[in-house]
Amino acid sequence: MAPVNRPKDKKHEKAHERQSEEAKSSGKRKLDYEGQQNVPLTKKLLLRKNKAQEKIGNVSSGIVSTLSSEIFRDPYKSYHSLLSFPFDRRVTCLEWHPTHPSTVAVGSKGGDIILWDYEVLTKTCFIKGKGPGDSLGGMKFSPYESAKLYVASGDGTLSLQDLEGKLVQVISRAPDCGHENHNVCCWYCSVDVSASCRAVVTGDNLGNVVLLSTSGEEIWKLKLHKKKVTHVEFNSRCEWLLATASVDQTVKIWDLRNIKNKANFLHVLPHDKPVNAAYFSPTDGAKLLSTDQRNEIRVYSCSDWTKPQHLIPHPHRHFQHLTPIKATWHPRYDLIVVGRYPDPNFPGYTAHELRTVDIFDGNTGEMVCQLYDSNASGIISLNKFNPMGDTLASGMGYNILIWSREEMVMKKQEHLLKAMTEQGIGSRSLSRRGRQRQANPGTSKLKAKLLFCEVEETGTKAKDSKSQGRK
DNA sequence: ACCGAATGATACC
DNA sequence: TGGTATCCCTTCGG
Repeated sequence: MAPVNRPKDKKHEKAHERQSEEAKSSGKRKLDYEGQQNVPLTKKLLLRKNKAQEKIGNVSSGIVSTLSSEIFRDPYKSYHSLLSFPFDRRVTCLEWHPTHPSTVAVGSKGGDIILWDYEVLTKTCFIKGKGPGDSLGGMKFSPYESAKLYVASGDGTLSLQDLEGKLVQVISRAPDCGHENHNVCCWYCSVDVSASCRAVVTGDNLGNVVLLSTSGEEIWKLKLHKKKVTHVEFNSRCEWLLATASVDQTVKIWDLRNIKNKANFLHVLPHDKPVNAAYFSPTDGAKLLSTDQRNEIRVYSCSDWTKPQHLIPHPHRHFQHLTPIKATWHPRYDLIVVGRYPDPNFPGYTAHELRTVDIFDGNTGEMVCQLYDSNASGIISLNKFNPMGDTLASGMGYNILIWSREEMVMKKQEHLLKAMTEQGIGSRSLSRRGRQRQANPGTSKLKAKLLFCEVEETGTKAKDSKSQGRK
């Protein structure tokens, strides 16, 4: 996917003019377009980044700052999130290390990969990409060697990247198109690896799905979708079950033992918009979570693929220059995390709606809570809990955010909800609009107490990170 | 403070 | 079926 010369977006220019005109006439600033209070965050962070880099020497990434965060419904609570700013392009994919609890791998639109242990600054590993066109669509740690990553790139390659030796083994290469202004018209967009099948699946931007051995021999290549395959995934509990998601507005479920053509899927799950992702639930592999390109999150159950078990309305519309928003599962509970992109056309939209990280209960479809960090006001496209489920990593523009104590917050919140239900205290102060300070003094005292405990539990950790960031 | 670049999806010929 | 104009309307860096 090399850069292509495209006509100028005249409408864009017009829109700019229009906005400037409106800004002049109404006395409003352009950035108030969606009612966001757009703090010039990046500038501040940049300054801090430069300072941090001066102090830590020539390290390509660093902990920029320790930010205080808040959960909306818990105005009395604050905890910390870490932020890293390692790339010169957007974050496009994110994977937790399978065994190391504080290490994430993050890929960018320029092909850069960072392996970041946010607790030990010196353990950062940075692999420079090829720049424009080397956009990383997906990454997956090898189930055999955790120092190796399967990487699907916009340059048309699927490779096995050694993070220690930094060697790369190209496993598959999409055909060269031979055009003048770019080299590939076809590139891989997603990967998954099955340990039990010793197989790798990948999907490309034209609708092809390729099954390979882990060393790269092609087993088959079939056009299973009409358009880009945004996601491919093996089921963790059933080794022959495969899910594919596509911008052709479908998710398809396949029996790997019997794939012949695009029509012999086990199930089709039609959507109203292109689909960004479709993840099987890690708890039992029996549910499937899909995110479309506008306003739906769906939860399907394997007991009935004909209709979603829950259809959760949620604003996360597609935009060209935004990494597609993907909802993911918590590894241990049926919880769903997803970044919110407030949409004036979404029912219930309010002018001051924030770009939160929303957490839903996968069994009821109800929102459980929202995360927000006033120092990180961008749209958070990617969210993934670590395998232990106690930390959340997010991709926001060029940044990586790490939210700590997440699981404890959730656990405590569960207890809290239970306690509140038992006491007959309405727990619906946890509704989306509950951003107004909540009313029940009894509840808030309880919350404050619980939350205080959490701060105590992990206080040391937070302090450590802080001091590292400021070293 | 302002502007250009990057470049996904689709409608339409 | 392929080329291109239009729309969606963010974020960074100069």
